[in-house]
Amino acid sequence: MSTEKRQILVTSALPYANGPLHLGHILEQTQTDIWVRFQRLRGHDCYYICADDAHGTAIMLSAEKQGISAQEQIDQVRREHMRDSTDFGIHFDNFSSTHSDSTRRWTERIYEKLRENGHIAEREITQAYDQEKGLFLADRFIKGTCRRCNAPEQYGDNCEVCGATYSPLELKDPVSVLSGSTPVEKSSKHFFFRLPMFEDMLRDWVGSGHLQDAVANKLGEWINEGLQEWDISRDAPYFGFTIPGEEDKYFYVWMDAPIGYIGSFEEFSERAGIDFDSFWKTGDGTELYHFIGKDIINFHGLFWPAILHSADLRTPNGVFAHGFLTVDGTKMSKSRGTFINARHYLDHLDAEYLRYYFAGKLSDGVDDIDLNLEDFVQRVNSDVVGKVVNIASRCAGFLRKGFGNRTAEKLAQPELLAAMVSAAPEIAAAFEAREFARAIRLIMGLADQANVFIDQEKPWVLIKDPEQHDRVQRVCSTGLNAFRILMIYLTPVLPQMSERSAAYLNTTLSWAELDKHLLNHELNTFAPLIQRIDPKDVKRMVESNVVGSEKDIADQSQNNGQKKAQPGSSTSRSKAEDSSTIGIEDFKRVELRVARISQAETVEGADRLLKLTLDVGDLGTKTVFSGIRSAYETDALEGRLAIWVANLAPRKMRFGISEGMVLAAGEGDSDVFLLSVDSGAAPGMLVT
RNA sequence: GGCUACGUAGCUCAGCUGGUUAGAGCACAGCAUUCAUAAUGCUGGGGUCGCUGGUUCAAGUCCAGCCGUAGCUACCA
Repeated sequence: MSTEKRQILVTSALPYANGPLHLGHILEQTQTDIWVRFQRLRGHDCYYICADDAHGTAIMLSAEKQGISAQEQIDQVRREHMRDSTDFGIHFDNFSSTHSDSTRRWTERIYEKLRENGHIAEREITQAYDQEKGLFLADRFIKGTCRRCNAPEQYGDNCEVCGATYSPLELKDPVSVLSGSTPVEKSSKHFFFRLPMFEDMLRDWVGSGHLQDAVANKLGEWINEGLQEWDISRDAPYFGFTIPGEEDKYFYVWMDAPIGYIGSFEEFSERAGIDFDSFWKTGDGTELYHFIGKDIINFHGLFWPAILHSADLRTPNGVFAHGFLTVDGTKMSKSRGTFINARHYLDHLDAEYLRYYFAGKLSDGVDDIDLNLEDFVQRVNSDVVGKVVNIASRCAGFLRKGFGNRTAEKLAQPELLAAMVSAAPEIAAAFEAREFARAIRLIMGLADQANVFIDQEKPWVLIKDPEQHDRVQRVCSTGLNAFRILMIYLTPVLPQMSERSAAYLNTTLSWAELDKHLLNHELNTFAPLIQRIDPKDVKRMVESNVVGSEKDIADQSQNNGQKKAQPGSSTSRSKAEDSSTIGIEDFKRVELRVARISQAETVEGADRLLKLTLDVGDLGTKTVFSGIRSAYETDALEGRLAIWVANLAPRKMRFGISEGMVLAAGEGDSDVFLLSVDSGAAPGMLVT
């Protein structure tokens, strides 16, 4: 069973130090932790490294809002993150922060190397700037009136009302969210990582088995669309590392975030006396894996390998992406109480329930994982308590009462245990391949066998016959040894229950000793190893978590500007909020107006688009791009009236900003029919 | 619109490179049992494998189109 001892370094994505961990983070850390514990159980050296991602404008601003320093904020959040993870049984070898000396040194070192290699470009770019705050504004910090649909209070680079996208400075009456002042355009020097130079290298890397197929396909597609240079700098004020040799320039948070893996590992390697170079420089004899959410595969699958490659560092052996967490089939929602923070869960339920449930659902794919709360209760209670613990529970009493808590010298049915041990390679392969659900299925199949065995032997009948006394001991000892094997298999998933089981069995649980059955062995007194889930606790957890109303759902997306979405969060609204009918209030939100098409032009380079200039009376003129070229000649349009959606957010298109839309019926292509208004209507008139 | 995935019993999911009457767990019904944290065992009902075509001696499994879902993306608005 013993093979060569592997040297493995594993990471989870770095949680952002701007808020508490939620169950989406826990899903990822649980997946990673199970894999790491499995490797250790098998005798390999496996190190699990993580850190808080502590930089960026969002953190700077949130600290400011709380009236504390950024350092204080990230220290505080880091303590909370560590405590939450620990309480979920996540065992990090080091949990650092990207705002550390190690990460700073490595960021600078890597940057210097990229420069030397000619992989850094410098360019002036123009951005929105808040003069009052003295701050360049990321898209989400600007709001204004959508130019296309005139919807007020639209943030960033897209309109929630009409879905238009645009440059923030193209908003009407733009204001800085931070100060309320009007942003101006200002140019500044930025540094870019010249990703396109790595096209061949990345094509190679992506295609050579380091990624799941679906992820590799997706990245291949991005590569084919053409890689863009990546802006890795930000202007002061910013919370982060300054760029060497520059005044008031900082590394963009996503530049140093993955370098945090290196920095955190360096801290650990120095403390533990482990050879750093073999893990990051040469990669000789060591393996490196990143567990991430599917939302950040571009950073880990493109930028990161390219940067490592340029910096003469080793690239990962694998980047493993998982899907998002949904609760009861939909995105986590605050209004339904299903946006569950890690701590809130722990206040009501045992961490190991969730570890087991996640394990039972995780595969090597990128599918979303649904936490179905009803299924959760049933599954955990019936598998963990009803099947596995039950085996120990139903044998323990006999051994205690009749045999002084001592197991027999011989087994009643050695073949049962032999069969259970022989499943080890298959179970190990499933864990290794991150097919945890498969591993769980196999293990539960074995638990069923053990229960069938006890049912067939009927120790509660045998015990009544003095001549069968010894047999009872042998039967129950066989049962308990079956339980022991199951708990070895489940150790990566249920570390605490495994420990309690080991204490009861008065032994240690190790994979290498799967077939070392406990014979003529003294046990401790059995105590319940885990309580069943009380559905009322789940109900209480959800009910006490319902906060606010619908508007909170959007809050999930508010933090995504600087950082990409965290697992489980998303910018899109839940489908469950949709319904097939709407109220009059909903309808009234759409502002329809009469417009006269004063000009219609074809657009150079666009096959399906016409550029329409609309006269909308007092509102002036608007430009709308409309996909009706195949159905209308420009001459036929000029002068006619149409219905225009006024409060649709402006949308940035390749050929300019489209302000609103003109209503038409039909299936598309030549089957398009503009809506018109009876004569007498005037441009600008409201449609009600 | 394009792309990447996904769509199998009420629920959660298995079904590898196509091959006997499509599986598991939970839930449900009946029976057995009472050692066990109302746990366990046996039996059973329940699926036209999203839809429609196609390839093949043979398709849940391959191909095409469509529908639905998620995400990315665009000359959708």
